[in-house]
Amino acid sequence: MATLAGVSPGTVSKALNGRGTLRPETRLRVQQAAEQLGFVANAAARSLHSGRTYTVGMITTDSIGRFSIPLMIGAEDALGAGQMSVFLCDARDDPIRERYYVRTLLSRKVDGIIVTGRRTETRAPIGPDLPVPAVYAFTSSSDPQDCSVVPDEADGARRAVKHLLAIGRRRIVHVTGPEHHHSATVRATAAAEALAAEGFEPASMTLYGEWSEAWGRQAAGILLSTGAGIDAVFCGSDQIARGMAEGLREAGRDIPRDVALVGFDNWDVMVQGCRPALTSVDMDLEGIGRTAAELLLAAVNGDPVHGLRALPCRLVPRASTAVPADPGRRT
Amino acid sequence: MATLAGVSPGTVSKALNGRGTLRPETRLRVQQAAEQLGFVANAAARSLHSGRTYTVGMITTDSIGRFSIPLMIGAEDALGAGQMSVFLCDARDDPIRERYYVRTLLSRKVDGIIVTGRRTETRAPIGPDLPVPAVYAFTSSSDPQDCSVVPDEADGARRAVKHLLAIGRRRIVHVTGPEHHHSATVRATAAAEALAAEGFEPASMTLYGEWSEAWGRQAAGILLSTGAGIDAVFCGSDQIARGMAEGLREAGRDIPRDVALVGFDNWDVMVQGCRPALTSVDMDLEGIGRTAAELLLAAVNGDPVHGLRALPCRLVPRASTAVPADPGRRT
DNA sequence: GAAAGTCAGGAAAACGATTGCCATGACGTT
DNA sequence: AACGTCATGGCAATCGTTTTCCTGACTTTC
Repeated sequence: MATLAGVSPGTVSKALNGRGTLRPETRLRVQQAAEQLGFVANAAARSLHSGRTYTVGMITTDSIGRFSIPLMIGAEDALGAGQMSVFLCDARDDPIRERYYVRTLLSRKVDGIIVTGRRTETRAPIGPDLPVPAVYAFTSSSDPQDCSVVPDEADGARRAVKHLLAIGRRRIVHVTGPEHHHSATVRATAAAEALAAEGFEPASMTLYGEWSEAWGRQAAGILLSTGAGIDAVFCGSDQIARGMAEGLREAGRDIPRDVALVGFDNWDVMVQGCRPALTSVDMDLEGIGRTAAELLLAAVNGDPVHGLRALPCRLVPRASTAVPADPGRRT
Repeated sequence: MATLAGVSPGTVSKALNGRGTLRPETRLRVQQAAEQLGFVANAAARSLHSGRTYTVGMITTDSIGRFSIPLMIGAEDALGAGQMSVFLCDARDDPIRERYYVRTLLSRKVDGIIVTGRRTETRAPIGPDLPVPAVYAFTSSSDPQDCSVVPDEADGARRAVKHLLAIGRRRIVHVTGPEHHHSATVRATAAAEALAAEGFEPASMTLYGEWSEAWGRQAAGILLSTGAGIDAVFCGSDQIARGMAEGLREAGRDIPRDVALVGFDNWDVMVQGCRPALTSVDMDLEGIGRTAAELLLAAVNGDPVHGLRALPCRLVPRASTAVPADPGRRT
């Protein structure tokens, strides 16, 4: 490279990076030679000198899934714009594998690490005394000094309930996943509190089950048989909501006229496949990924942020809540 | 590091890498010091000397989606076992962005590049005269000299048809996505040929539409209204099949007794959410990703493989084809 | 016409690990 | 006792780039 342009390596560096004082002519000659050879500076050599690699590691604790992907897209978005590359590591919920990946990432001298997962639950930090900053996205670290970015699931549940109240529904039930699941209890509690705050009681106890369509259908049967006179169901996931929609429809209930329905996750195939199209709570996973990446960059640049940051959810209204029961209280 | 163990840097290297002739005692001392300091060799410095980075780039031409992820998991699996790390790049179908990513990957001196996408269609090579090997997974390169690993979609379609014939169905229809979509036509053609090969005619023309549940429901209506006396439907995707199942069920048809149903993709949420559970064709995306990674490693190690490699599909039977119409010809 | 000042670009050290070669010292052998 | 041999581990070059310092040539000015 240096020989083709007839200059020294040092001059090549200056020419391509816009440093030093060079004749415009020389600079151009070097640039053209680089172009011709398809020359790109060796990142390893560069980082050896600068101490920065412009690289971050991304560890998913769980097999890359529906939640992790939008997070990654968001993060890659925020980082890619800043010329950084992402090392993808799938730790598969295996602590050994995770430690191994952390080691690898550290040996590659990543500038920082983003930790994501499938659950919003708190998890143990990826390691004590890391030489680089780490940010937890979607999951949060059990160390309050760590930086975590999570969805405000309680906020999402409140939005769902308020939306149902706003369209005039009063007899609202919450059907969700297993009681031992963090998200299920957080959402259920927030939903109950939101109802209570407006002076209403839940139409029945929260129904805990699984995160599946089958449970949604089953729960529909339970609700119909108890004759509770439900006029709205807030489901803990879009899959449950979809099963619920099927169960209610097959029992002759009209959605949203007889029963309004709100899901959670705003998962495209579910909300679109549902009949009618499903109103749902969106956790803005891309936004969480983006925010996490931005906070990581800030930490890398010397402005670390500590503690938990909960991002608000967004309610996406669709046909399943489109007709107000009480014409006097339109949305 | 060297000072803690009281030896020279060269000796540290020898001790940790098992090279040179050292006293076992010295080796141990160095290893313990490394352990104590959490010392891991700087990968950049190492690769500078060795010329290898033990890193591969992975470019998805399309936003990371349902197809790309299993591919990545498979690839990461095959590579991770060999101590390699993966750079994830999402080119979002933007050629400019893609070229930029290729440049970045080359500057990072990746040992090789895997190119994946959402469609099985042929695409232009990521670049001429790459200094490192590239393997195309799921998509294929238009240059026949390039190495591509794709699912054998025709094989999948044949398996679906043969399965339906094996359970005694004779009046089979194919309902699939848009006619301009490569996968749709390949699968449709193969299905028709498989039928013809066994001496049967399709019960009606292939119905082209969209890759959606709504189209599946609509197609069910079309089939029922034409009164074609269908006894099986092979759908080009699980989403179409699920819509079809709903449409048929609501018209009073029993699946699989009246009409057997086969989908394509074996997408868990769809095949499980479908009632009854959907028999589907699995393209073994993880296997494709794994194979691609293995071929890439082979190329990196000097054994390049050229040309297209099509991996067979797998039929996963479930309830939607569980009851043979003709007791005499059980599966 | 000579001293001072400018400017372009080369020389070399540094980054951190690897590795071939060499120096040192402890033995054994004659 | 002198020499040879082997084990051990240090030295220094190397990888490719950046960056600091410095030199040499040219211009300017009195």
